[in-house]
Amino acid sequence: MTTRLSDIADEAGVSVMTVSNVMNGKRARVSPATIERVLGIAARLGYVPNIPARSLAANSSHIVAALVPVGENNSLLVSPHTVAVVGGMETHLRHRGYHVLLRGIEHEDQVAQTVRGWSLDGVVLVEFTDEQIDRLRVDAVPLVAIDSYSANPRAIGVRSDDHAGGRLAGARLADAGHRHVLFAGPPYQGLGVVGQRWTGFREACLEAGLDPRAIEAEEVLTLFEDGRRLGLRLRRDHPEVTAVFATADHLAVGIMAGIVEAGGSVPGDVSVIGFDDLDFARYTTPGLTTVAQDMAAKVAEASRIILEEIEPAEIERTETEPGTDSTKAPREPVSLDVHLVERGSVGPPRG
Amino acid sequence: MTTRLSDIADEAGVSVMTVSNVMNGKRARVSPATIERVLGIAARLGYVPNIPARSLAANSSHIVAALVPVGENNSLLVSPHTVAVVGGMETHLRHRGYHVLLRGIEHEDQVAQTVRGWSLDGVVLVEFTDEQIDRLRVDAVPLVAIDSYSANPRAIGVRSDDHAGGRLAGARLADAGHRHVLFAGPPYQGLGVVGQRWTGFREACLEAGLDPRAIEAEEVLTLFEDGRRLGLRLRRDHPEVTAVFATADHLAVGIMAGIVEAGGSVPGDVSVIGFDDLDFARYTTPGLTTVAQDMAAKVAEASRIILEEIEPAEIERTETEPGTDSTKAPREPVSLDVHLVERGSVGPPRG
DNA sequence: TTGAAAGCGCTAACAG
DNA sequence: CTGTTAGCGCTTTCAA
Repeated sequence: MTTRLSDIADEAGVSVMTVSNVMNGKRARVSPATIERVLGIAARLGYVPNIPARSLAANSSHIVAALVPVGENNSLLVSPHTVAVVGGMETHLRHRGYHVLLRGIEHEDQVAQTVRGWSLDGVVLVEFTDEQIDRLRVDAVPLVAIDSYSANPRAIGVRSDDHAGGRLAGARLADAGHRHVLFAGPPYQGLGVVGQRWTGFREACLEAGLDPRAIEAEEVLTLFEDGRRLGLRLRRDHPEVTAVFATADHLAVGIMAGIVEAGGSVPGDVSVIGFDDLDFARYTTPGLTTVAQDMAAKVAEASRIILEEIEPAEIERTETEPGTDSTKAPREPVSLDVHLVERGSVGPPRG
Repeated sequence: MTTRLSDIADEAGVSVMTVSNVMNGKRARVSPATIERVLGIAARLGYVPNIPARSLAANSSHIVAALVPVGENNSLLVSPHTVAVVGGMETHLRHRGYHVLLRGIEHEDQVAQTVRGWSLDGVVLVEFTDEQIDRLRVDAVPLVAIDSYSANPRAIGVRSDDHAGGRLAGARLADAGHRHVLFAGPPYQGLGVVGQRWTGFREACLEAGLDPRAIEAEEVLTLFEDGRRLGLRLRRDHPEVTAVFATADHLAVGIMAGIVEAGGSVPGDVSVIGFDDLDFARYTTPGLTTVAQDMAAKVAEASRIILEEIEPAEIERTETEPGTDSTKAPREPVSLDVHLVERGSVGPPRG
């Protein structure tokens, strides 16, 4: 029914190994004539390699898993962010002969278990917290962590330059003349994504001469509704504030909606600046001024790194210095540029 | 290093098969005492099953693939739609012990190849056209096609009731008093998703007494920019039209933006109604009135069907009538309810 | 440049 | 309830 290597081998009058070598592009080991003949027969018979068999024998699967922690309801967060990462990974990896397994992680141990059970060739961690990544103990497989600032040397971080993004936001608001501002973002520990944005924001505000006490912060989740509620109570809880920096566009748009709903106007009464530059940032009125991060570049970079770690460039290694330390230095994390997109939600302070 | 069934078997003093049976929940075949012992040892040794080995031996992988056609640039479309489907599948299937492989399809033959090569247990087709699905020849594995109206009996369609959705939109506009309307959607053939919406829309308009010549249609792609351009030239190209039904929220929001940019107002000059109810539909001003489809329900249904086809309910089959035709009837496609979400982009006609 | 042997870790099918 | 036998289809290793 289904064609195997041995069927091709029989018909070509060669051994299974020769066919295997041809199929895997190890053609240096096979004569051109044989290659041609084998390839012809394979095509005619409609040969499709059996992936599990290959994975079992080779102890390597050509699979890279996209691992995402599951929330309380045990379901994957399908944020626009995750989406872009997983979809982009599939594209990049497919072109190099790799496949993407999408898997929700319920318990941290499942990361290592998945690696072993599937003979994974690589792992990309999406939406893991730095604390979770710190705790991971996974060897023998390249690990890329999106948006991570974890110190775990085994997990290569790929993220936007969140600190610079925070600075951009702070500088923009200060430039516009604001002297009393609010940072709105999710609770965080340490200097992860949110911490980076906060310190960058604060730094830029201080440099612009704002009073430290006039740089407030609110912990809120990053959904539209969370923002809306903050917007509604903004005047009451933060009467002095004339501008808000929200760490996510969803949040920012919610804040704008809440402000308007409460009878205020954006940017007339309060300016709002977001982070991400999601598609809908241009659909609102006014359009959302926001710090844009390049998701496509982030995924491309993550994919590039994973592939490079899996298949280290076959460099013509000229005699390495004898005695050279052969343990390769751990790869540096990558921070991608961000930029400000001006749309209209930031204006001069009221009054 | 890594624990195998035989390690556990050795330590427990039983055969590998017994351990295998325990691990696979076929516990009816094993004594409680043995089960307990085996499970204890497995836990202590940190046993993790080898998925490729299992797939190879059993000729079944516990993998369901989410297959998505790739566009011209060879990259996956990561529409909010695809996202919801793939993320939701992962959640539902994980809870039943299945895994999700995400794969872009460059050529139709790859569908069958992927099924064979991976020993897939099931396939969910996302964003395939009905024509593509018609042509597929894949046996021996359950196939669910999201948003398909294809006649291919092997592909079980799961979609929203697009015809009813079109009717809702048409009736809403007619109710509001509109007598000259425009349908905006992508080019389509036959009675696929867009065709259903169009016929439903037209039907409702006609029933409400609109002149057939006053029900216009425009073929446009469904991105924001496409909509914006249509909005900009709406007054010139369709001077009589007072209301637009767009087959996608992105498109609808773009149309609103274009209208406003051209100096008009929504719904003052032109009413707009969308389809999908994506998150940003509430972020615009005015909010977008739209036909909501329940993506979560769609995915849940698709997952339920796939699982049911893979593991037909172990029904206590009481003696089936002798002579009964044993070929089970092909499963009926599923159409899910839609409803109208009123937000403010539809009002009475101008003048 | 090619091939033979051995086995990856697991399960189906039966026998006891 | 438990064990034995035989592979699944491929690659690794080593020999020719």
